Amino acid sequence: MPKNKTIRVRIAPSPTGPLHIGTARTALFNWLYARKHGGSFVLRIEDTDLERSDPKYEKDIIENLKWLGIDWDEGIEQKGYRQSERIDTYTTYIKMLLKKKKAFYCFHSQDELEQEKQEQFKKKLAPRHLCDHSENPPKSPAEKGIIRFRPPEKKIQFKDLIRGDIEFDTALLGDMSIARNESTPLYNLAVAIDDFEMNISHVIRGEDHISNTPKQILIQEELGFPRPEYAHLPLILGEDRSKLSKRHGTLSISWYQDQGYLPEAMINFMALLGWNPGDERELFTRDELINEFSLERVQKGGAIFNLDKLDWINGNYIRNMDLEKLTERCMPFLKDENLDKEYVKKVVALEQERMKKLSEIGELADFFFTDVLEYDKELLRWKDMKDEELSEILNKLENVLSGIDEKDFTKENLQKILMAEAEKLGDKGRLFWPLRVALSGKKASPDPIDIAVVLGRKRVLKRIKEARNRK
RNA sequence: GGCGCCAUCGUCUAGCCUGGUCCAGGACACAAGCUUUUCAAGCUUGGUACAGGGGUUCAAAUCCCCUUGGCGCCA
Repeated sequence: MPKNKTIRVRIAPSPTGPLHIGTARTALFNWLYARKHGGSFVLRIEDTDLERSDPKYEKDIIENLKWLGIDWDEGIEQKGYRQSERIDTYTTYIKMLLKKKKAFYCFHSQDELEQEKQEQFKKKLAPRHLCDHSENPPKSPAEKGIIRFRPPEKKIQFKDLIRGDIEFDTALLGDMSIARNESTPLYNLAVAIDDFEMNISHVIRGEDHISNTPKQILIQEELGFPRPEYAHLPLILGEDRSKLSKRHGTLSISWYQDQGYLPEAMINFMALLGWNPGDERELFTRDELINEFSLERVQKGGAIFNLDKLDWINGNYIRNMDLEKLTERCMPFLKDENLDKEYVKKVVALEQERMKKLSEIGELADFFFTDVLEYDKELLRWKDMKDEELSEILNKLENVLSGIDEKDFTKENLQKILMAEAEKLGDKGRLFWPLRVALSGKKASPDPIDIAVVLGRKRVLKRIKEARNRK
């Protein structure tokens, strides 16, 4: 770790879509790195693409980053962290390059460029534009020009903190486009300028940027900027092993939030996508992650993210969560807003170990919140139980339970009394199964006694009666 | 097409740098069993992987080369 150097990392999402899981993972790794080394994490917004950028997406990005608990030390709260607010800076550099004849206008049309490319394709050459307008601009250009930069021919080497040495031949790049006009830089130029101006020490980003790195280095060298350290993270892949993109559907962080995944589970899961501590632990608190994280232990190969594992991690977090907190977080997932929190808490306690996501509480525990149960009467039957026996059992349940006072309707009491009855029947399911179904209307539920206690004497008796009437 | 990156169970991965302890370990998922009034949880058990081919070496998942494949970048 460079001791004398202040560590400053950044992410620069573009607000052309909601916060994407890949971007969030990159943000996480940057954040972990900064937090671990006492550095700063900078949030910059890459909104030069005015047509596709939308403030609503910027909002989504900010909110979801906050939801995940990834906080930044510098960012858009201050001026100058949106590219759109930095036009003057870019203009200065672009004009300077133009003036020094390091950059020039190219007036070739899209068609001409395409044609050049096709020919190179045929000849199996590297696709690159070699512009002759550098020295001889046309008298009256047909189209508006684009600003290009001709790199010196050399080999660019850089050390990737994850992959080791990487080398590129700049001759293969051609005359690279760096700006649309004097005030609109293209990606590679903007990044080089911003990273310099913001004093970024470590650029930690997705693997898809490896090929952009030499271009940025070239620009840095031209402009006399120091070179930051680079680390390229493996990509998060879709089921088909291709790069995750909008078309892969469920990848915005807000989707996970809506599904009832916990931010701590998301953090844990994303950290494990491309990183591991080297031993067999899988569950980490935020602080553990910060302590343990290191770029040396980041994988090189891309990772397909699979929901099953996330579900498992999320289930773990739910099970280990404080009941009070869990209840709090479940509330938004219950349709009814005027629920008694104490009551919900009791329900959540029963469903806690069954939930994989918060959103499941509604479906799992719906019978606690309605008086109308819908189930097939056949469901009441335990194994090959006859009709007569079933009515007998339901009658017995009604008799026994109605004989218990409201104040004695406790778990201990019910347990004692119902167990005794059940044991008389030999197979306890003969008593408990019909009771479960009568109370929950489901074949899978928490212990019927627990349900009974939460429901209370009155509702329990009502439900048993209803069950009896179904016959 | 050029260039670049990558390659261990279905998936996430340990091991690779510093060859032997690896006929490859863990986790998820799956299957079976235990527990049991259902489900879940928990516990136990099981199956499945070093892409292929050449080297180097007494010895290679580990080092080198090639091939193949995947992915990415390039308008």
